[in-house]
Amino acid sequence: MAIKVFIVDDHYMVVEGIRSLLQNEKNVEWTGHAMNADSCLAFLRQQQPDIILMDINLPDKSGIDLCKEVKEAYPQIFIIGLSTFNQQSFIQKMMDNGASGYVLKNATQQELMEAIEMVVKGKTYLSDEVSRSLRRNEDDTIPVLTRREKEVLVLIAEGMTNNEIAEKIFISASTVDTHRKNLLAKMPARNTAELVKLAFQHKFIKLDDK
Amino acid sequence: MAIKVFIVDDHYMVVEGIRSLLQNEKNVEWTGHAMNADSCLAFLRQQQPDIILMDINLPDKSGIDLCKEVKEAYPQIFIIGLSTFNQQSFIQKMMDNGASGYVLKNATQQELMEAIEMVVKGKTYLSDEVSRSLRRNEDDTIPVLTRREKEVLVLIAEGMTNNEIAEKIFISASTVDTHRKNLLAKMPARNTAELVKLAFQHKFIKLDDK
DNA sequence: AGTAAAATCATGGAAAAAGGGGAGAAGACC
DNA sequence: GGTCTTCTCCCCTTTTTCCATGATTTTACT
Repeated sequence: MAIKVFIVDDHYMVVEGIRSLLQNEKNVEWTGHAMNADSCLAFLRQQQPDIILMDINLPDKSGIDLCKEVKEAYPQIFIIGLSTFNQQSFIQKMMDNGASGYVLKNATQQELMEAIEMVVKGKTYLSDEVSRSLRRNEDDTIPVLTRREKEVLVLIAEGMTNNEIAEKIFISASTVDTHRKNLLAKMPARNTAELVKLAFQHKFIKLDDK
Repeated sequence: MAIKVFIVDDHYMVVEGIRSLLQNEKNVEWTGHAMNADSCLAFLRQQQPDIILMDINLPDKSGIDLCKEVKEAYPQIFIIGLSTFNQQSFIQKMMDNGASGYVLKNATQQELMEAIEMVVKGKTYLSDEVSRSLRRNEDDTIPVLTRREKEVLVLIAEGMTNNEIAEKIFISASTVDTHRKNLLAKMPARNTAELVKLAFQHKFIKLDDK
């Protein structure tokens, strides 16, 4: 029985690459691909693969969120995260949301097959490179920010002062200051500059195509 | 006469994808690929393709720098930038360094072929999406920072104060302050927070796999 | 040798953030 | 009912940044 594999990635070239890597594997069945989260969910309502290879960055929502939704609705499907970046914060978030593995886009055919075969057995697969960098800074966990804190954080990065933020979201400047202090403590950062840097590194602010 | 195409990309899946997209094109000849800048340059000493598809992010040096080097040594080779991100700053830097086109990794086979055929004639190709986003903010050019300014910028993002930076790089705090002011004026940012944000967006600070 | 850009240093004052503390209200959870 | 988290608000002091302005030395290029 071939393993049914589905891909969610908005990069046509990557989808083609994976298809080409997997087409000669006889115990793998290519069931299709989606370019965004919505059409992935639509596909799953029709049929369910054994494994989904899921990009972290999707146009409509992050793979991290999609991973959670898929796992809630279809717990039997195993998900392997797919990304260009070997970044601890992504990987951790992805695994926290139920992914069973994480493969970089520079993985070889062999690595990809190892991952698929291992994950389908219910085990966890992390490529050497990934697990090494996870161990390297295993203390570096992602801080948990509240709704309001995230909101204030992005406004800070926009260059707004406490007073401006206060006016914008209709709270007093003191409250903004409190949120700011909590952010500095949680991240943890020594000042605004480092706070913004960490916000980028932990993906609280996106480096998108604006 | 088939167009000789060479790829420089460290993502195996992308290389495979492009190979698969081009293999049925009879007026395109696949001459090989390199996974980093060094082996690309080594290849070029042996033979020269007509076109290089070049990823922006390479492990040893940025595609932006590689583009410049290749164009200096082999001006007859046309280079098409390749990236996941539709980001104005990358694109501009790449074109400034002699690239003839820019294609996103979500491009279709058709778009890729259009790009190759157009560029080989000496014209410039930018995908619709890219040129649209270039026009959208054509005023938004990348600031030119001096060596010292870049140096101070990354230290600021590390969370260091003027005094700390001054001690670290053996100049007075006043000088650091001057650099800081020039940075704020050049970027342009209203304060440190926005400065760090723009530093990320313009790739003066890298969001890499630390 | 001459010029332009970059790097260096400074003063003084206004604005904002950092760091310390305390405290009440609303909701979720057990 | 009690506990926890979140969100809200305030006071005070110190540190740091922001802004304006001006100036000298070093380096790079023609």
